Amino acid sequence: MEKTKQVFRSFINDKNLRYTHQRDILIEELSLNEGHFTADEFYEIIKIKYPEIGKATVYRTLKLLEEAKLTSKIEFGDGHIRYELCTDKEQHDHLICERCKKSVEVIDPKIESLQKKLARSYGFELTGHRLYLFGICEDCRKK
Amino acid sequence: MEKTKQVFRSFINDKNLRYTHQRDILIEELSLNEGHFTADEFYEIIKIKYPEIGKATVYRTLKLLEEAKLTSKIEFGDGHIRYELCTDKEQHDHLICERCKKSVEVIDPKIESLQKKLARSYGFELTGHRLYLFGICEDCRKK
DNA sequence: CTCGATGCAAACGATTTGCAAAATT
DNA sequence: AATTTTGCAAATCGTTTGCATCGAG
Repeated sequence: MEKTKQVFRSFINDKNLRYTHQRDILIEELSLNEGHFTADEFYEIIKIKYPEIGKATVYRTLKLLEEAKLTSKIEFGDGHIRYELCTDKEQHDHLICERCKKSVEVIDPKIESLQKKLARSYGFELTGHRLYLFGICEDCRKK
Repeated sequence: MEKTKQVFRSFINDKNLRYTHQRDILIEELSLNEGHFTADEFYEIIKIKYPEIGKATVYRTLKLLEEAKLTSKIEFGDGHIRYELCTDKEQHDHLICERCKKSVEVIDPKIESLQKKLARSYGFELTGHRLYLFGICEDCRKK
């Protein structure tokens, strides 16, 4: 968490921007609220604790964080971009229950290497991927 | 193409809805214009040939087609839902060039079966998936 | 002191809705 | 004839922008 903040600070410095009070609060809150939010959802959360922070600042800061590669985008199929903090853990995929919407982060190195191979066979140099697995979780199947 | 139309007709009948002139035109045009459109892009295409068809009708029809499972959604990372006609070909994934945005449809049965296995190991019964591979294509790398 | 950042409100683009008129069954 | 669907315009949602003011460096 602290590391994330430091990376953001250096990014801000490198670009000769300013490390403001609001930026500090927002990255702090993002670390606290692990999960996947749309910009608007995040603003709603922030508003409760810090009503003085404006919507535009939240949007602008999320954009900055994305530039700094501190967040990554996810899309769950409803046409809204969600953000998630990049921690130093490996890049993961998402397994989403279609009934209760709960999501699990998964990693499968075998799938990863097959993807790379597949892309190469089409002449592409792979730079990233996004995999969403949709299913029904155990709990929901029992009901 | 004709098959798609028939499936849509039955869907409409089953729900006691009406097979209108506009619905016929729209599914026809969707078959002609293979590719991936947002609702708005599709409306812009339609407008040229059929300026009398309203935007709302295009949106409503695309929603109907999705319910009928005749189209599937794709998300390329810009927060816009795109639609593509489901033909009877196998479900495929998308390989997208990050520079020129060209996209190739790919299938890898080995990846598919690994996905099913992975989901099961988390107690999920897999119902679908969406895989986007991002990379740089051969042409763009040469430049 | 300088310039970037902020908060607000207005603007924006994409999508949805309400409604009276038109079309399908 | 009954009821769904249509086209239009207005409304709405999420996001962006313009601008005067504020605050970091």
